[in-house]
Amino acid sequence: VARATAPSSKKSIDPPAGRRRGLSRDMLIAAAVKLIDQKGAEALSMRALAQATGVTTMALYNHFSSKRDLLSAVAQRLIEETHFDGGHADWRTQLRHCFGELRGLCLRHPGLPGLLQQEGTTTGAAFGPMEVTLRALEPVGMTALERVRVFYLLIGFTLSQAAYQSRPAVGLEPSEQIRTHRIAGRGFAAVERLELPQDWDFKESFEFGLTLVLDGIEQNQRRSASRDP
Amino acid sequence: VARATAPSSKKSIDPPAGRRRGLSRDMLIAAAVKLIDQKGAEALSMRALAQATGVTTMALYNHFSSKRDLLSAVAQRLIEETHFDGGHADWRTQLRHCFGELRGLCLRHPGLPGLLQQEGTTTGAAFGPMEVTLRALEPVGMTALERVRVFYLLIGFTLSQAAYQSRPAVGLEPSEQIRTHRIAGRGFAAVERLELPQDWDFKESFEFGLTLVLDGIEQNQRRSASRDP
DNA sequence: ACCTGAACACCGTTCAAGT
DNA sequence: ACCTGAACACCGTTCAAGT
Repeated sequence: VARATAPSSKKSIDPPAGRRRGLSRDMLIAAAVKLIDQKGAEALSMRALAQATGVTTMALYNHFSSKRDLLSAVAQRLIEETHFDGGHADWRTQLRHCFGELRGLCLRHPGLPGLLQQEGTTTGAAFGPMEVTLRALEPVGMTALERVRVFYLLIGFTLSQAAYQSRPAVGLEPSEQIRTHRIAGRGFAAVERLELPQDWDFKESFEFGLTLVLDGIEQNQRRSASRDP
Repeated sequence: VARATAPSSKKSIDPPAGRRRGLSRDMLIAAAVKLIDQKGAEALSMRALAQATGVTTMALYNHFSSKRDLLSAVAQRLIEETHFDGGHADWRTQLRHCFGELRGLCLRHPGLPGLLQQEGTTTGAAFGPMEVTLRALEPVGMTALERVRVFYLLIGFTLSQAAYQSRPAVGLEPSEQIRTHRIAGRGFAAVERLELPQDWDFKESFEFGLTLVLDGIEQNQRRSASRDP
């Protein structure tokens, strides 16, 4: 099965050749992003993208092997455009920056969390934030495996928070959701007792969760430092 | 828009009436769960469910107002069947039990994380684990809002880990995913340097992340205790 | 109150044919 | 190498009609 990535130049002669090599793929990805941002991820069909770019549906299959391939390229593109490395010396600040950037990207492109969660795209597309995380945690005294695990924890958390905030169809923020559903609730005393603010502060929720995780990492660091001094 | 929840008995006379009130809905949910477990969530269509239950597609719409309504009922059902309260006095043990149960449920029903992530279902369906979390954290010295935030952190983490483990279409575990994709990677030195184990230990990854979060909560507790003694 | 049949407006993808 | 047109095998949902 031919993975339609960069069109592999078989002839080594005449590489630039004057032709707009790959330009079409770039254009299509850009058009797909635009469509997703404007009308939501579920509005992106092969037919809709074809129409938006003035071409037949089947023409798209010369540039992407499947819709899944297209979506994964879209996710990859969005993440590649973002600078996750804030250059901060302190690992806490660096991680806050990295996943704050990811969160911002998700809010600017509300379809992105769903894309990354659904497709197995996450790993392949998310090397940017992964690299930053692994490097930031080097002085912390974790094994490489543990640092990868921290990465998966942070990206899972960030994506789920962002998805929750920008789910267009539902439109109910947590406070409202809980209030709406708990009426019928039976035996959920603590849930029913909850007094929630009028508006849900998504940013503060995110920062709070991030702080807990970073504190957990610091705790881990202290433990391993006291084990081997 | 009529939400097709429990068929609201308009006549207060003759409530039991001998008829199998709601049995059909229960049967359909059970059949949907079976279909999802056997063939994956994407194989569940209204037509397929109708065929599996020996009825016309349109008959389903007498019991569910839409496919979304059906899926949300499925998620709710699965979560209702689970006992998240382990009855542990120690809040750490209690939370470990609660989200360990949720993780187990997701592994037994691989379609569940996707269901909960996609639909805005999470809140409505997940009052069980929410209740346990809120109660477990009562002695920890957090505000109610903070405890809700911890809940969203933990459920987001748990679902994303479980989803990653049981994504059927992809089939590549993290070690393999990273190895596969990083070849083409440019400038991801730390990622390329990674030496990963042959098999990914999902359970240990989950436990590690959970520990970090619980440590973070404890840290938060210590801080608030030192603020007001 | 519940079920059916036909129809509408969509999907992703294959395949043979064009240039 | 790239694009087209027709077709296949699906979707969720509406609507009028049956009992």
